[in-house]
This record gives sequence, C-alpha cells and structure tokens, in this order.
Amino acid sequence: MDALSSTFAALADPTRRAILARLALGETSVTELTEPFEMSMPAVSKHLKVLERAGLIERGREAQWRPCKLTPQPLAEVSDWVEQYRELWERRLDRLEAYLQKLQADAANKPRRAAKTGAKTSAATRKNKETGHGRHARGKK
Amino acid sequence: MDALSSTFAALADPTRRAILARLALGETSVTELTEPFEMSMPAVSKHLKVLERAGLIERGREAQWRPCKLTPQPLAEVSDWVEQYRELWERRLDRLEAYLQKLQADAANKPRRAAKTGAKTSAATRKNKETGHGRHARGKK
DNA sequence: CGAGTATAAAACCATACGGTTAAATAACCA
DNA sequence: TGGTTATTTAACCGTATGGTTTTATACTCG
Repeated sequence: MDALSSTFAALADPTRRAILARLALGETSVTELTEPFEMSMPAVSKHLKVLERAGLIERGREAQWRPCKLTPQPLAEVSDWVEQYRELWERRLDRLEAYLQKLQADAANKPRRAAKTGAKTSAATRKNKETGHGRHARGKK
Repeated sequence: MDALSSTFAALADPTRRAILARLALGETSVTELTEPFEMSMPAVSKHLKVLERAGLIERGREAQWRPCKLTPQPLAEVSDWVEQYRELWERRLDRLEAYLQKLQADAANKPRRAAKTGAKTSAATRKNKETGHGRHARGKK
C-alpha cells in the first residue's frame, strides 16, 4: 500500500489517534499505553503495529520494554496533501458568506417570498459552466 | 463512527483520493468518474457512498444523472487535526538540522568519520512557513 | 407504451480489521 | 536455575471492505 494510504488508514481509528496524542507527550511503554483503554494489551499491540507500518511510530528496545516513540513525519505528508484543498474549502466558505449576505440584503429590500434556496441545482450548474466541466460533456466513446 | 474517523477512512484509498482530485475540478457524473479506473461502475458507486457518508461529497439529481460535488469541509477538520502536530514535526526537523550542524562542526574539528546525512526536509513545511498559512487562524466551533 | 441510458441495489466472494484468550518470547532478578 | 514482568504471536471470531456480476430502478425520448 502507498504511504499516504497507510497513513490515512492508521489515522482512521480513534484508539490509534489517542495513542499518537499520548506519544506526543513523550516516549512510553505498551503497558502504559494500554491503561487508558478498555482493551487487552494484544489489541493495543496490533494498533501499534499498524502505526509502525505507517511510519508514525518507532520502537526501541530497553530490557523487556519496547518503548514507543512518535515519528510525525508522515503527518507532514498528510498536511501537504490536505493543503492542496485549502483554497477550495476557504473559497466555498467565502461563497457561502457572500450568499448569506445577499440573502440578507434581498430580505431587507423585498421581503415577499423566501427563495426556494435550491442553490443546489442552479449554483452547481453555473459552476460547471464556469469551469467548463460539464457532466455529460463527453458522450459515448 | 465519529466524523474524523470516517473522513480518514474515506481518504485511505487512492481511488477515492483520485475521485476527490477529479471533483476538485468540478461537478461530474458517475460514468465520467469511472472512466479513468479499471473498475466497474458499481465499485465506483460504492466508493462514492463512502465519500458521501464521510461528508466529502454531495449528490444531486438531474434526470438520470446523479452528479457528484465535492464538499471539502471535512478536509478542514483533517487539517485542524493534523496541525496539532505541526510543531512536533517541525521541532523534530529543527533538531535534526541542529544535529546535522553539530555533526558538521565536529567533522570540521576532528574529521574522522562521515555522517549519514539523511536530511529530507519537507518542501511543504517550508512553503507553509513562507505563505504563513493561517493554519489555525480559524477557531473551532 | 417501449427502448435506451445512468445509476443503484443485491448477492456473492476473498481478504482485512479489530477484538478476544491462551501460549510463546525475551529480558530482568534472586 | 527458576520466577516475574513486558510484550508478541497464534488461533479464532464477527464484521467491514473492495471488488465482481446480475438485476432493478429512475429517468428521457420517440
């Protein structure tokens, strides 16, 4: 599996995210990591293996302990990936704000009937025209 | 499942990330989404259901088409979550840099063995510093 | 109505996931 | 050596995932 996929997969479990949060405070043992959870130690051990395969933790050896250490570099790659979309969701919020302001302005001017707010269809259609990415632009091939 | 978990789970598949990348360019149909993949349409339909349950896409109705639209707000939550750890991985890089500089200084003084410089700095990290991406400018609701 | 198109749903299959308990390793200590 | 502690491995179980093919649904158009 590619690195990004295994990182996302590793993060898709609240137990594992809690483990990472704990490890952000410092290196610790499996036993200590297990304590907060209502879960057997082998279960935690499996979670640790998932985190390790994703490169999110490293494990040492110190007598009979296998201390876990957070290695956050894959998180930087997650950040890189998601930042690709930042403009998108910020722009969306901007448009929502603009839309709400327009609604408010319209309501102030001519308060007769509320728009059906089917901004769904019309807005989407318009956006497609703008970007030139019509759904069925391509017919059968 | 909690929102963050299902978002991460949805992102843990390269097909679904490719679908998101396509949808970032604009709304489109299931058929068009399927074309780039060596995969049946029901398979893509299932992926879309996963993305929809995670709130990453919305689906319209337009005749027999069910156009898909990216709704990137969950990505903002992913960003918020991962930014918690930014200081951690940047500090780690800082320490690595310091360590490498120290190695270099030591080597200059007493040059006996070469250091294994695996200095892989994240370009995105830099970029973020430059652009001053107001990562956490937005508070939580 | 009936034919065609776009999509979803059903049934199925193999594999992975997240958990369990019980047994095996590995290191320390007396 | 044997006993204790920390952790992993093995075997198992129920459910979810990602894919398939086949069937059903919903809509348009002639």
